Amino acid sequence: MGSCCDMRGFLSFIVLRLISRKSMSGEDIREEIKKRRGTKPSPGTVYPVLKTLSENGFIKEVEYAGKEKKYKLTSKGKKELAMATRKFCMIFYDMKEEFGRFC
Amino acid sequence: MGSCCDMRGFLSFIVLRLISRKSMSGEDIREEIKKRRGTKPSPGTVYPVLKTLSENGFIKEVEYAGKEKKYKLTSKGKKELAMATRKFCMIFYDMKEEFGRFC
DNA sequence: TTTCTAATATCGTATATCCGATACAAAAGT
DNA sequence: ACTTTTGTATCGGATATACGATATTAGAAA
Repeated sequence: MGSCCDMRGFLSFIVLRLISRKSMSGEDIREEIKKRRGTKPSPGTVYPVLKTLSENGFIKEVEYAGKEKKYKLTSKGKKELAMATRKFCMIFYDMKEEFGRFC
Repeated sequence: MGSCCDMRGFLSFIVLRLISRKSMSGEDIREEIKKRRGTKPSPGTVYPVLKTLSENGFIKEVEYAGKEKKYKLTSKGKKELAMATRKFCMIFYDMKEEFGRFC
């Protein structure tokens, strides 16, 4: 996934953020993104990201007993997220005020 | 540029934001992004974006007399930026607190 | 005027989203 | 058992960043 948060790696960033708060499945993630941006990302968008994130060791499956695979962050993933968050804030530091106007 | 702010259209968003505050050239933009994320985007990244944005009628050249082409937002561009900002805030609304920690 | 430099522009290539379509697997309902 | 639903997964194709390399152009400097 390159360096995450270069300029196009925001879906990975969002997924990492979501999973950091609560173990989530692909479907959970699709639903949450739908809430935020209005449209539900297609399976072909989300699952490949999950796969890549998993291959990179940033997330892993939670022990489960159903058809839903829940993922959680690994410690490597936590570090990655912290780094990506820092970068994100540096790039968008001046969005702080906008949030007041729009949210 | 699709719908701007789908998930990958953030460079366009950033460029639109920068230009909205002050007329800027490609070089100005490259410098500003360098300040924010550390590395200076290559010409091959920035100029095609400027071209696309211009073709879409979101930005236009300022009358000038130098080799630097300064751009400013059109009214269409202002509308686009407002819309994109709203979407951005909806997707990243929970980043508000993070900014306190990192900036 | 010629040379140098800085800014613009294009090219080829790579990767990360994106989508819709399709396939598959497992739980749930009948 | 069979069907339906739901979540997972992959595929082919598209587009927006990304880069380094190269080309062009227009001031600036010599």
